[in-house]
Amino acid sequence: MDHLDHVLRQWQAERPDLDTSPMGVIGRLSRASAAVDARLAATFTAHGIDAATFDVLATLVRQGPPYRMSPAELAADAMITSSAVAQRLNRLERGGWIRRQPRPGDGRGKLVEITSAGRAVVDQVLPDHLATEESILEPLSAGERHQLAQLLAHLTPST
Amino acid sequence: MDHLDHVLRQWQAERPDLDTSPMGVIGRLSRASAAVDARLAATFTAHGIDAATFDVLATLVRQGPPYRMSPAELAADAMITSSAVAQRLNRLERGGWIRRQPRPGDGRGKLVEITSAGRAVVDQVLPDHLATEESILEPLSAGERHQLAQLLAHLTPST
DNA sequence: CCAATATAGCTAAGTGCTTAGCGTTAAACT
DNA sequence: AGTTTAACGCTAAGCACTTAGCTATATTGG
Repeated sequence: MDHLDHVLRQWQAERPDLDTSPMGVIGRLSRASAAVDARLAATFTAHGIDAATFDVLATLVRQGPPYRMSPAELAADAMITSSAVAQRLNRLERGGWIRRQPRPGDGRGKLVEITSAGRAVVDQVLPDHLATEESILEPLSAGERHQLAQLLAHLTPST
Repeated sequence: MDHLDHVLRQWQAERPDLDTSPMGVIGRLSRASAAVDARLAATFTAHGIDAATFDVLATLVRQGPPYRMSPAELAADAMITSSAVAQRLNRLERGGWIRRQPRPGDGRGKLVEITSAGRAVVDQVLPDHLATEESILEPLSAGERHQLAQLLAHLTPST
C-alpha cells in the first residue's frame, strides 16, 4: 500500500467512470526517478559538485582519448538545450575543469576538452557514484534489474 | 542498441576496472522519466496549462468533497517545498482556479479549495491526460505494466 | 560567384524551483 | 501564567533551466 495505491483508490472513488490505472505506472515512474535523483544528488553534494557538473565531465571522460566533444553533442547527450550547455560550460570553464577550443576546419564550431583537474574530479567521484547507484538497486536481483531496464527501454522511443 | 548500450560500451572501454552496469538501469530510468514528462507536457500545453497546474488541481479533485487540502498536504503530495506550493497557489488563485480559506480552529493554517472553474479544467483535461498515459504505456502488456510498477515501487522507499 | 539559407554557439530575459528567513499562531515546559 | 519551542504559510533572493534572438561561419542554389 504505497502512495500510488492511495491515489488510485481516491480516483476510483471520485471518478469511477474513468480508467485511471495508467496513473499507477506513470506515477511510480515519476516518483522513483525523483527519489533516485535525490539519492544521487547527495553523493555529488558530498563531493562539492552537482549532477549537472558530473554529467558533463563524465560524458567527456567516457568518450575516451582525446576527451573532446562539441557543445552540440553534449546537449544531445544530456537532453538539454544548447543554451543550457553553454551556461554549464561557462561554470566548468571558470572552475578550470574544461577548456573550449576552436574546432579545426569549422570556424563556427568549438571543441570542449576536459582538463586534468576535470579528470581528477571524475576519478574521485565515479566510484562513490557507482556505489550509490548499486545501493539504490540493491533491492533488485540481477534478473529484475535486467527486466526493469528492458521495460523502461520500451517507454523511451529512439533515444 | 539504445543510447544506454552505447554509454555502457564507452565506459567498458575507458574504465574496464569498474562495474558500470548500474548505470544501465538508472540511466534508462532517468531517460524514460524525461521522455514521459515531455509527452505529458504536450497534452497540458494543448489545454493551455502546465503539469504543475494540473498536479495541484487534480490532487484537490481526487480528495473528493469538499475538495479541500492544506498547503502542507499539497507539498507532501507533490514532493515539493511548501514555498513552491505557495507560489503555485498564487498563480492558481490569480487564475480563479483555487481559493485560500482560513483553517477553522488553527489560526496558522489555511485550506485550499478548488473553484468550479478549477473543477472544469480537470474535467476537460483528465480524459486527454489519461489517453496520453495510455498511449505511452501502449508498448507494454497488462502483465508488463504490473511488473514495471512493482519493480519501480522497490526503488521508491516509503513514499 | 554571390545571395539566400542553414548551422553553431552564445547572451538576455523569463520561469519555476530551492534555500533562507520572516511574522503569526499553537503547543510544550517550568 | 509566562516563556520557550515548534509549526504554518509566506516572501525574497539565488539558481539552472527554457525560449527568443543575436553574431559569425558554412552550405546551398540560381
